[in-house]
Order: sequence, then structure tokens, then C-alpha cells
Amino acid sequence: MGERILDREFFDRPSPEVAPDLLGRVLVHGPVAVRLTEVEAYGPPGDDPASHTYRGRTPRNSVMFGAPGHLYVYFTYGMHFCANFVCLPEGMGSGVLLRAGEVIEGADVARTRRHRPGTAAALTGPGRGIPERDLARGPARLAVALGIGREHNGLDCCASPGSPELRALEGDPVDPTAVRCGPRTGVSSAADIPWRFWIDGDPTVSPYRKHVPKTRPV
DNA sequence: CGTGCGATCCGCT
DNA sequence: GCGGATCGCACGT
Repeated sequence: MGERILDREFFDRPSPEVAPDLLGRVLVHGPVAVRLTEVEAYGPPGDDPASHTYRGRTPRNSVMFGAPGHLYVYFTYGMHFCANFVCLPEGMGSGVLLRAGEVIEGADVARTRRHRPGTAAALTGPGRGIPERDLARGPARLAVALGIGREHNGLDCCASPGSPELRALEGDPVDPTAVRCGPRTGVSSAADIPWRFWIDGDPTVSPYRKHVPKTRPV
């Protein structure tokens, strides 16, 4: 697998351009490595009603207005963390939500992180109950599998002096013809914009994704 | 200062 | 398929 760390220039582009290029890339945090299979782009203020930055800069979303290549981690539904890569130059406020991936290293550690004591899954014991493909399927699951939490908000994932705690690697190339795009989900506004990207047929992506035909009318 | 709701997940039906 | 869990944040008053 390509071990080169993605540089800041990679992220210094519009999020709809960065998003499909992130597919197949690998995030590494300690013993766990995840290959990205599904992502969503979110635009700058004013342009994208579904973006956290739509109404301008706030304490919550300030990281997204920072330098590209940093991690924007937010807390939602009172229990979930989700992670984004910041795109565009400092001050623009856009990013890419990491929606799903395949755990390619450290599945045992990822499964332990995902394991919730007190639930029915606990009865089957650690290391059981969660199928391999579900370990990082969904934005909050991916965050748990990678051990990403509030403390990683603002973390620089690009090559920099010293070894970043959490880094984004090149990974193996993805067949360009296997990349699909379609409407984002979970957003009530601007649902028609096809800024969700995924690897066609990958088991870690939700089974059915309506995608935009190649010859779609505009 | 009060309130409505969200880029979700999980378990049960 | 459906609803509950659960809380920080942004906005309106």
C-alpha cells in the first residue's frame, strides 16, 4: 500500500474535488487502519445549506474555517462523533465528511472499541457480535473504530514536523470507473446535490445508493 | 435565557 | 421498518 502521507495541497481544493480522491485512502491511528469507501462533500458558507458552516463561523465549526488537512470533529445526537477533513485555504469553511471505510489493520482493536458493555452484544463477549464489514460502516462507527473523539478536533493530519498522531496515507489506487456519486443523506436541504461519493459494490457501503447516471440531464 | 433539533446508531418488530 | 436515546449548539425572544 502507498505509505506516503497526503500533503496539504491535496486538501487545498474544493471539497467536491477532494471527496472522490479520498476514496481508497487510508487513515491510521495507532494499530488501526481504515480504507475510506464512502465520503460526503460540504461547501463553504452561503453556497451549501447542508453545511455546518452555512451560517458563518461559530466556536463549534471554527476548525472548518482553519487550514486544510486538519480534522473537524463534531458531536451530534448527544452521543456520536463524526470526522471531516477541512478543505480549501484557511478562512473558506468547507470539508469532507468521512462516512464509511474498511478496517484493513487492527480489526481486533477496532472491534473492542466498538464493543459496548451492557448491550446484548456483550453476552457474546469481546471480539464477537460485530461483523467485519460493519466495524467502520457509518460516520459515527468509523470515528469509534479509529478512536477519534473530541480531543482530535483541529488535529493536523498532513505531513508536518514530527509524526502526526493520526495520519492520512495514499493507499492503493481506486479504479476510477468504480467511483459513484449521488445525493447526500441525512440532510434536509440541498439533498439534490450529488456530493456523496462511494466505491461501487464495496460491502462496507450501505447496500443501495441511488447514484447519478453518467448521462444525467442538468 | 429557553427551546428545538441534528451530516446517527441500535434494538426490537 | 420504526422509534428511542441524549446533549451541545444556534437561533429567536
